[in-house]
Amino acid sequence: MLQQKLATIEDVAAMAGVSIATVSRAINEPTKVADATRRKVTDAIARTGYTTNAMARSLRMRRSNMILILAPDVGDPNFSNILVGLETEASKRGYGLLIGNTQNDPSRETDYLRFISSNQADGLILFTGHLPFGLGQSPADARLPPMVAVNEPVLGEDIPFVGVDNFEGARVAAEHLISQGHRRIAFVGRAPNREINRLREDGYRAALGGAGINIDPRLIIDGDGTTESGRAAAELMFVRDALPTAFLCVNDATAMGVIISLNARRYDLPRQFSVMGFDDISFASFITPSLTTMKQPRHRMGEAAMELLLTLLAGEKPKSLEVLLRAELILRNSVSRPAG
Amino acid sequence: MLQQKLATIEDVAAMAGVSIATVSRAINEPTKVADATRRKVTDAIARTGYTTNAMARSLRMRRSNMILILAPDVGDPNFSNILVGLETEASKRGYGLLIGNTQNDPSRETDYLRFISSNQADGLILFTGHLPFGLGQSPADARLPPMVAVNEPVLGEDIPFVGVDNFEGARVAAEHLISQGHRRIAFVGRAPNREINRLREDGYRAALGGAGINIDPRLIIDGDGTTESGRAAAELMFVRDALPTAFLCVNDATAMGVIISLNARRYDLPRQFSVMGFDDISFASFITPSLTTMKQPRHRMGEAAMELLLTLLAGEKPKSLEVLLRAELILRNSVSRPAG
DNA sequence: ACGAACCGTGTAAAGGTTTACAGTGTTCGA
DNA sequence: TCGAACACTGTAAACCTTTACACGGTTCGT
Repeated sequence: MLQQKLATIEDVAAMAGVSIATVSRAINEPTKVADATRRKVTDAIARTGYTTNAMARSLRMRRSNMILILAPDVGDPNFSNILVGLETEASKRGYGLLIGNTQNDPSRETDYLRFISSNQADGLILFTGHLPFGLGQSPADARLPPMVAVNEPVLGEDIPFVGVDNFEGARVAAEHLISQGHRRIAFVGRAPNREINRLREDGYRAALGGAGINIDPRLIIDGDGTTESGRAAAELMFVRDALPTAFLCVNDATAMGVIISLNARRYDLPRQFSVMGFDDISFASFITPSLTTMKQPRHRMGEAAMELLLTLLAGEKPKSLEVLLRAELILRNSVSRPAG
Repeated sequence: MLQQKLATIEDVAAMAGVSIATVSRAINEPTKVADATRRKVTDAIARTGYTTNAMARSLRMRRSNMILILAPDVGDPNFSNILVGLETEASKRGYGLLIGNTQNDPSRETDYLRFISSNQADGLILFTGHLPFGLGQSPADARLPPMVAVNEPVLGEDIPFVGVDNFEGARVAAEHLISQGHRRIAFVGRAPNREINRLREDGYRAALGGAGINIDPRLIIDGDGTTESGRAAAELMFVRDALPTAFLCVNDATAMGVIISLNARRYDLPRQFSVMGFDDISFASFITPSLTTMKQPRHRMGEAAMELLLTLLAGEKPKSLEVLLRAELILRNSVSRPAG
C-alpha cells in the first residue's frame, strides 16, 4: 500500500520500443541482441530504474537462488563465523542466505522445511548433525533437496560434508604435548556418542600409541564440552589422585574449565600443568594463561561448504563429497615442558 | 532437474473435485468455505503433499514475508545474539530472515538492496548505523522501504530505532562505582563521533556530576572499543601518572584490555583497581577477575526490533518509534571499595 | 541465383497463486 | 408467494518473468 508501483519489464520495453522478450534477453543473454538495441534497452532500464522482479523470475525458472541455513544456534560464535564464510561465497555467486535457527527444536526444523518445499530455497546447509526432523517422511519430499552438512557430519546418511579433520587435529595436538616431553596426558571430554568427541579422542589415542605411550584409562574423562564439564573433570582427577602432567581437552570451553579449576587450586600454569584446547574460540587468547590450541578454519569451512553445495546445485560433479580441512596449531602460553 | 514435479493447487482441486479458488480459500480463509468442502480439500492436500508455492504467492500478493538483515559482521557475538532474537520473533509471525553481511563495504550494501527492489524482502533491519549506501538515490527507490535500526541508531535520518539506553546504563554503572566509594573514576573509550561512545560518556559525566564530583580531564581517554585500545589507555595513564581508583570502560572488550594491562603490571585486582565494562559479552565471566558490567538484553532487543518492524509493515501505528531497553547491572569480581 | 544457415526480434504460453465478480441455490421475512 | 439477503462456489484476470517457436532479412557457399 505504501509501495509506489515499480517499473516492470513492459515499461522498459515500451520506452525502448522493443518487445519484452528482447528486454529480457538484453539483460540475461546480452550477446544475443544487437548492439544498438541493447543500448536502447540499458538506457530505458536506467531511466525507469527497473529491477527484475525476483518472484516472477523464480516462479518461471523454478529456482530461487536462495540457500537455507539450518543451525541450532546462530548466536554461537562457533557457528556464526562459519556463517560469514558461507555468506561470502554465496554472495559472490549471486545467492542469498536464509537463516533458520532451530534451537534444536524438532518442530522448528520441520517448520523451516517449508522454505524448501515451497521453492523458496534451492538448497540446504546443515549445522545440526542430523537430518531435519520430518525430511523424507511424507510423499512430497520423498527426494531430498541438495544439501551439505558443515561442522558436524550427518551420521549414517551419506550427506556431503565439510568440516575440520578432528582426528588429525587432535593427533597433532597430542603430538605437540608429547614433543614437549609429556608422557602422562589426560583427555578431557570423552563422549562416544558424539562424533566430534569420538574422533578427537581417537586422534589422541593414535598419537600416544604412535609414541609408544600406554594409555592410563583413569586419565580419560567424560565431558560434554561445556566449561563446567571441564571444571568437574579436573576436580575428579584430584579426587582420583591420578594426575597427568598435561590436559588435552576436547575443546576450548572444556579447557577453560580445567584452567579455572587449576587456577582456583593455586597451581602455577603452565609450569605445573599444561593445558591444550581445540577450536581457538575468540577468548582463548585472553584467558590466563592464554590457551595453546588447534584453530578451526571457520571462514574457509563456510566457503568450502557453500562452494560444494553450489556445485551440486549446478548439477556438476564435485571433486569430493567430503572435505576435511586441517586445524592449525596455535602456540600460546598454556603449554610448557613438564616440571618433573 | 532433480526435482520431481510438485503438486500444485490444481492437482488438489482436481482430487477434491472443486475449483482452485475454493482450495485457495480453504487454506487462507477457512471460515468462508463449507465444512464438507473444507474436509475434502484438506484431505486432498494431505494426500498430494501439497505446499503452496511461495513464489507464485508472493508474486501475486506483492509481498514476500521476508526481512533483510543488514549487518557489518554477523560473526560478531554482539550482533549474532540480537540476530537470534530477531529470528525468534520473525519466525513466530511467519516471516523469514535474509542475511546480508556487508563487512562495511558500501558496494555490498548496495548489492544487498537488490532484495528490496526486487521484492524479495518486505522490510529492512539495520545494524550498520547508517543508511545503506545507495538508498534513496535512484528514482526507483525514491521511497524508503519500511525499516528499523537496531543496536546503533541512524544519525540524522529519523529511522525507527530499538536499542539499549546507553546513557542510562553508563550512568548506573558509574553510580555503582561511586556507591562503592570511588571518586577518581576514569572513562576509557572516548570517541565523540561514535554515537554509542558519546552517550556512554555522557552517562558517566551525568553520574559524576550528580554526585558532585569534579571530572579530571586527564581521566578521560580516547579509545575505539577494541581490547588493544583498552590496553593502550591503561598504559597511557601510567605514563601520565594520573591514576584513577576505578576504570569505567566503554565496553567489555576495552575493559579486558585494561585488565590485561593491570594484570601484567602485577596489580592485585580488584583490591588496587576496580574495572567495569559494558555489554556483558560471553567471556566477561571468565576473565580474572570476572568482570562487573552492564548486560545488554540482546535477545529482547532483537525481538522488540522485529516486532516494531512488523507493526510498521502491517501499516499499523506502533506505540513508539524509539524503544530503549535498560541494561542490567551484573555484579562480579572486578569491582570493590577503593584501597585508600 | 538459389537454398541453407544464421542473426535478431516478436508472439504467446507457461509458471502457480489470489481475488474481484458473477452465478447458483437456499433461507427468510413480509 | 415473492424478493431480498445470504452462503458457497466457480470463472477468469492479474501478478511479472523466461523461453520455445516462428518469422523476416542477410550472408554465404555452390
